[in-house]
Amino acid sequence: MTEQTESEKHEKIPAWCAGESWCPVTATANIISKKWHPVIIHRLLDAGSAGFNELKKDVGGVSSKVLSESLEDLEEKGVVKREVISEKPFRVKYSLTERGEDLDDTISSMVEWGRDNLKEAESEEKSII
Amino acid sequence: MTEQTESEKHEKIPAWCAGESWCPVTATANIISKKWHPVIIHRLLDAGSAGFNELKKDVGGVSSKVLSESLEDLEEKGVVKREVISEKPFRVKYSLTERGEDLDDTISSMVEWGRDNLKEAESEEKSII
DNA sequence: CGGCATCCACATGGATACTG
DNA sequence: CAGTATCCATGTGGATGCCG
Repeated sequence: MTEQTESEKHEKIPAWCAGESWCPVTATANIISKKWHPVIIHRLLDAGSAGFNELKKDVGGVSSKVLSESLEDLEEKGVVKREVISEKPFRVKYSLTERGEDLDDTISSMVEWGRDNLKEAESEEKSII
Repeated sequence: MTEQTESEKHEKIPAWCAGESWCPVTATANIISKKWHPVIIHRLLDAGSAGFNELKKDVGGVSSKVLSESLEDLEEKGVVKREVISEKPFRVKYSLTERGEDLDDTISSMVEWGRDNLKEAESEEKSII
């Protein structure tokens, strides 16, 4: 790929991507483009923090395995923070890092967009067709 | 923060989700949670419109098959609009619908977040570890 | 140019059971 | 409570080739 002999138009690929092999959109997408990631982050933004099963309930419909994997993934990416708050009755607490909380804008706009467009889409869809 | 008596915590699941089986975050996530969707939308936001191969180049690294599937998917979801602008030299034009353009907030915040967090993350990552 | 058809590899995630 | 361990079904996407 990257054959730029033909047009210059493609040289432009907006400033933030120019010359670099990575792209903010793609990079961010890699983080939130997993089925449960956005919801998990959203729930944590809302609750502040939560235990494993608590979060599992809040998210709704996710299996232990997947939630576990997702949290681990988000932790690696510096978005989620995991703390063991008690050993005897073993308890952990998941919360967002600052970086994770900065995703508020993105998540919020997703919520907003969803509310504005998808909700009506469901009903419109049936009447339009 | 926001520590409640853990019992009433679960009943609440924010207003916009209460009692309903769907959730704006999840719904929106279903639309942008495919590998190339965010980038495609972003490129269209930036370029206004583009032909198939043009878009393919701008996106970068996507195969015809996947781009085709993605566009079809986004079209079904009312985010992307496809117009045949010429039959003889066969040409189409992809652009965003209004609904698609409304995703600007989301995509922009993703870009911003990516620039702020991921870029530095790459270099920090190495110095921190 | 703008795709679709195929094949195939691997990622993702659901169900279920079990553990410290 | 907070996960792991399996197994398996499906999703997702890359490579390649062909077609109108």
